[in-house]
Amino acid sequence: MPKTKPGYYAVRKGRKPGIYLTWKEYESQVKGFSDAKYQRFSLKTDAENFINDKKETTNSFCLGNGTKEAKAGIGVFYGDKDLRNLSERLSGEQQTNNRAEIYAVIRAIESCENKKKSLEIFTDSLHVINIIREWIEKWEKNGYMTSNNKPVRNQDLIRKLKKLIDSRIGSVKLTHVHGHQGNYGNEQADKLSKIGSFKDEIIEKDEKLENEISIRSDL
Amino acid sequence: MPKTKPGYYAVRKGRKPGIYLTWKEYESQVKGFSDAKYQRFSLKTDAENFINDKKETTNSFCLGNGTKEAKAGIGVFYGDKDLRNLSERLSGEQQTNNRAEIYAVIRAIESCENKKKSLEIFTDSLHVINIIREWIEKWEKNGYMTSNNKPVRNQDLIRKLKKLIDSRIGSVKLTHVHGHQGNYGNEQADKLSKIGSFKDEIIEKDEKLENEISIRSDL
RNA sequence: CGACACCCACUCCU
DNA sequence: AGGAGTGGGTGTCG
Repeated sequence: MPKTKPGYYAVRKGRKPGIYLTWKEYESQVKGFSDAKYQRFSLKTDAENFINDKKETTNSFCLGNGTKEAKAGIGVFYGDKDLRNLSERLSGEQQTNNRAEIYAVIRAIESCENKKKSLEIFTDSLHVINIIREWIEKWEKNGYMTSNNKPVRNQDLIRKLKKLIDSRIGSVKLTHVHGHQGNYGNEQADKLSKIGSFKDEIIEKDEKLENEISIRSDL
Repeated sequence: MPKTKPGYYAVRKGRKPGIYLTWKEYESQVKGFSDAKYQRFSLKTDAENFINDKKETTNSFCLGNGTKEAKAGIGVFYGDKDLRNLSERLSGEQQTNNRAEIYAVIRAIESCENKKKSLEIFTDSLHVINIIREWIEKWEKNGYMTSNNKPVRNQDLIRKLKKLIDSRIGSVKLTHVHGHQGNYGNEQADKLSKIGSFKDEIIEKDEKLENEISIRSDL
């Protein structure tokens, strides 16, 4: 509840600039951390701030570089003061920008439980858009091989994304927005993704269990 | 002579990053443009900067893609502050990477007028190296046919290159270097080739004349 | 099928 | 000033 500096809310100490939100931004956008280590202040959750079912737009971003110690996170932004906004850490060994971009879209879709609703998801990753709009069709036929005759990367996430889209009754439209062009949703989702990258890894229980004991397979 | 921005020299306006050299690089490597349209500033040519006859190493590169509007250029790099460095536009209709790679080696050899001198030319094109080291021998016998029984492409340049090598007294050694592995000469020649690709096409008078009126044939 | 190169696009970073 | 993550394509030969 208290602010560290007037107008600023530090998510975690000892970080570079750019990973801070103003208190107002934080209050309005972050859904609340479940991990105690990073939840330095709890989020005021006014019931009246919950906005249900308006036209849904989402956006995704990731932080993390091409190095060994990369930490990727994803952000999903519905709108200011919208409690559906997400901010999560990417799981798994491979922490890359593209994995995060794909995963962000997955979480965006999952975050809308009403399968009849049509979604429009904004992303700055033409990579993700091309996967869905063009490449995946060929890959489903040729066993996920690139034109270079190498296995497509991040197949696990791509297949999951495909299933997710197919499982919906409403349409899922992906729209490209340019990064760093002053797009508001894009910028906000970027902040959320940075917060997400600080959180500890989320272990995907289903996958783990499926690998260790092939018992569970509830979709 | 004047710099557009401190530390930078714009070869041509309205281009993406990557086709700019720092002023220092430009000053030390480019031999000077002959085409007025691109010669925005003249090069200071200190006589004392001329380095004559040290062990000669060269390198070639090209810019241009596999499309209709491709523009290929070649670069030959002897060393920093070496006025023998070249930066030229590829001539002719077919602007392809491989034509440029071959032509770059041709210009590299031509640029050394002392025929007794042994040359070592570095190129990242295994294609060119294979042509000279392996394939050309067979082609001279079978009339330049590929194993697919189709005419070898870029025969004009390949034959010219062969003649050039044979005409020399000193040896011509081709050595492969991997691109994008931090090889200095390779990177510098790459920059030169990009500059070259902006220049207007050089019409090869000899070839034109030989095609239109079969009169001239002075080698 | 293999090899080398050339490019195009978007993003992520340092 | 630099690199990595990812896909699509062509130029050329064996």
